[in-house]
Amino acid sequence: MVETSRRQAIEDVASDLFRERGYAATSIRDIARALSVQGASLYAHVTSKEDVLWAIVDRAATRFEQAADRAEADAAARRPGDPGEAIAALVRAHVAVLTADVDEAGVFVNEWRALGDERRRSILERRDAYQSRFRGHIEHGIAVGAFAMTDPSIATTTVLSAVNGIAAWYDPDGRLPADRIADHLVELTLRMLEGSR
Amino acid sequence: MVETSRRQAIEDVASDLFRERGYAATSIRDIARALSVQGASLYAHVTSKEDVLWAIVDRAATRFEQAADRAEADAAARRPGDPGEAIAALVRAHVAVLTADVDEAGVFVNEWRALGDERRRSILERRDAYQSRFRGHIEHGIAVGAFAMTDPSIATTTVLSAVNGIAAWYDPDGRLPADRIADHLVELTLRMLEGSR
DNA sequence: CTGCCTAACTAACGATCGTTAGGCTACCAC
DNA sequence: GTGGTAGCCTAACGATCGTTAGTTAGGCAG
Repeated sequence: MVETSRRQAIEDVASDLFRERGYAATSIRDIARALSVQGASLYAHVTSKEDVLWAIVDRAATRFEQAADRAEADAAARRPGDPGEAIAALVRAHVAVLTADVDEAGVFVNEWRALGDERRRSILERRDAYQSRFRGHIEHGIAVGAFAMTDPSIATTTVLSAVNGIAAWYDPDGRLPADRIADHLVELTLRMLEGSR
Repeated sequence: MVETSRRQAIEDVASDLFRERGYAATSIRDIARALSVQGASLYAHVTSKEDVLWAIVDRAATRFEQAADRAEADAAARRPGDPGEAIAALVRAHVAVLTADVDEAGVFVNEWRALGDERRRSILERRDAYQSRFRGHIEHGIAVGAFAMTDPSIATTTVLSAVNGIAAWYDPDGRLPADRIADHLVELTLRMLEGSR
């Protein structure tokens, strides 16, 4: 990924470090060192450390939201009202965003707590809205008998925890390409929801 | 929980704060303030900040290991060689430890990265060994046809991610007692592994 | 040649960090 | 009462934190 702008290069490096050590444990001077530059020099491109975190988290959130938009539209076009199709599309989209930029997505998943009050609240709302998409299809699936009876809230957080777990181990150069991983997660998720025992 | 010793009180407060804000974002003086004491006073009971983290992480790790020991022994006594029984027992034990002290367990799950090199490596080994117990039963289950065919590594990390996700939302005073949550997780996990689609 | 823009620099600010040193007070055993 | 010990205090250390200020070097446009 060629650095299109200096600002972007800073956010890329910051994503990497925030993901690896966490926001609080990463100093401005750490980010600068990775760019072979003095710490104070970053403030020509950035207004504060939290601003960098916010830029990363906000962009990642937008990616997840837009991917979910497309996924829901596609699923509705293919098999309208089919909860399994909708969940499969959402999971596949989620894994795609997660694996397209593990650092950025990993920061979104783990470091949003470090944001200030206002921004943290804002992200929390968007997370809730995002979760609600999954829960909506799960509840619908239970209602029409496509999914086995369960507590929809627990099923929702379990699905999302399972999928987000990928961020902890995914390696772009590892065994299994991203879409193979998505296949497995879709399979496991649908079994979990549909499964009759 | 009555403070049996001063050292224990420090670790309890530290578990709470480390879990809420993270290790790096929590200062010694934050912990002291929660105990209505000066920061420097803690060093009468503690040799370093990292020592406190280590005590919490080590204890939590031991709890998970011992609970898994008992779970595997019980499962083997009840239904020897039954992979479903073994996984159910492991999941139930894991949820029990997680919910018995969410702060401590949450720190173990999320903050072990903050440990120094040596201790981090040590915990990583124990985590791997712990994961291997799950993977062993999953592989066995696939081999004997009890579980549906899948990638055992992905299935293992997915199960553990799903279960660890509880630490992010569990509230001891919330709806649903801990063992109900365990019931749901066992159900979802077994569906995921056994489910035929 | 001049002037602006980008990107970096050095130096320093006040705050906070983890930690050490040394002293004080209250209680309990003998 | 004497000695020990558990628990806390104040004061301070050197390091590092996020951030501001003012300056310098290079390249491109007029």
